[in-house]
Amino acid sequence: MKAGLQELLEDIQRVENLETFQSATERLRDLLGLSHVVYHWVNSVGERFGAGTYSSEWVDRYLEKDYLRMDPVIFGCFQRFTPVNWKQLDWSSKAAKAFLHDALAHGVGNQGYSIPIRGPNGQFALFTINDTSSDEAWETLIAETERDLVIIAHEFNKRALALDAREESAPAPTLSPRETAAVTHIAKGLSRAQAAAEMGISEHTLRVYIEAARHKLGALNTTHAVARALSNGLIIV
Amino acid sequence: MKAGLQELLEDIQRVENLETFQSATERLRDLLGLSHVVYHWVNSVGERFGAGTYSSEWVDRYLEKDYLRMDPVIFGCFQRFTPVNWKQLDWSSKAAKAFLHDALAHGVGNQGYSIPIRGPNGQFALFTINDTSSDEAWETLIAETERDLVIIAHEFNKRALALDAREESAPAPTLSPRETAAVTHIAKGLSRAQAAAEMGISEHTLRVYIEAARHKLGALNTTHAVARALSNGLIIV
DNA sequence: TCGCCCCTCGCTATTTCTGGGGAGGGTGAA
DNA sequence: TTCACCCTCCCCAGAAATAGCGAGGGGCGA
Repeated sequence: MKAGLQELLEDIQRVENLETFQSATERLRDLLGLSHVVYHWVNSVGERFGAGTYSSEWVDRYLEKDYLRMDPVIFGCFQRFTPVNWKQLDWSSKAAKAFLHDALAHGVGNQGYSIPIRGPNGQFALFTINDTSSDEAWETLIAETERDLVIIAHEFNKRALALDAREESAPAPTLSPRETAAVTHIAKGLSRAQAAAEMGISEHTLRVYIEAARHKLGALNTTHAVARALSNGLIIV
Repeated sequence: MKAGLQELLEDIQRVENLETFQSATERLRDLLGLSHVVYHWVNSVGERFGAGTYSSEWVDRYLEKDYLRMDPVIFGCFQRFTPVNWKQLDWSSKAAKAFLHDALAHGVGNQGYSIPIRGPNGQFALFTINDTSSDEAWETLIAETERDLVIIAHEFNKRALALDAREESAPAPTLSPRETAAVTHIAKGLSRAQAAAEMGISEHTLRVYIEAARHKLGALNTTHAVARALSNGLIIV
């Protein structure tokens, strides 16, 4: 592992806000000798955050032009699990070519490598490094640092999730065993009567469980309760 | 990185089926000198697979007793992103204690470390190492191999996803934008009427979307459709 | 052009769920 | 022991979802 990296990884776990996140990306960029390092994520509530070394002009332009919807990096990474070299992506569409041209004009390097990461509840993040170099030099660099990058990306995401969790401050309700079973059966598509039969209890009793679960979860109706239970990992279908 | 590990990682990418997956876990177990190594995953269609070194008696018993629903390891990992030491988990419930007792009686070691991994479309996997040892020895081992384990887990998952993608005759249902929006609103607890109002369409139209989504997802009712859409990562509440 | 899928709207009858209200006994922790 | 929570069962009326039928216009790729 590269010198100084270990220390940076530990500092990442002490990050408290977007500004310090940003300075971590800057340190990493300098450490690896790259043009850019960017960490960008969408939390479970759908809010987007970004910390990185792109110029503010480029970030503004990206948002203004809604490039998020045509960026092949986003597109490609959302569908896969493994890290991706930008050269592997599909840049054939007209929109993609225009986007690339604009990106290069705003200081983005021609080479990139992005690592998609997924957390609970649909959390999604992208860790990207970017530079200007030849294909050969880039591939050598990637081969050398690939594994470190995966570790770094994970450290970033771990911290981002921790910060998210702290803000949400949801007390995370727990369901009783019978409530869990009842909600699970309903989530599997059984009707109340079927679920009750499955559990060997009366439909009335089953209803009490579902109602109790609904109240605990703060759900508006049964379907909502199932959705929340699933999102919170309280049940597994 | 431990000697022989590099070679094993490369071999993982040549795995072709469950049997060779299994032998990879056995090699890893021997390499690290552990009691067990298990890789278990749920693909985007909800099918479960497992490859590991647990005795077949234990695997059978696990399935028979439906331990999946009370296993604190599954529960804990489903709710988090970062690797977890089994000792950190909540073993206080009665069911958890009974499960632990049974597990120990079937050759499962007292120490465990599990890495949750999430892929596209709600894919979820768990990479676990297990051994019998003291808390101190275990923590030392984890500290030493933590990063290698993350890499290994990723290599396993990369291959599992590749194999899934190849086999998957199930065309992985996709929802149209309006269907997605409709299902999302229902998942948030809105009634049909409210969801329709939110989308600015008639309730009848909304119903058509929900029905279409239900059929695509092979769901028995609306709640089931919501559960499947969530599990497959098609919607985010 | 044809076919497929998407988007939009309508009707009816039946089944199911929802939201209140009760009651009693069991268990585990403070 | 008390208190809180869990498990079980019951009634009812109104609201909502379901299953089935129908219609038409638009877009996109073969």
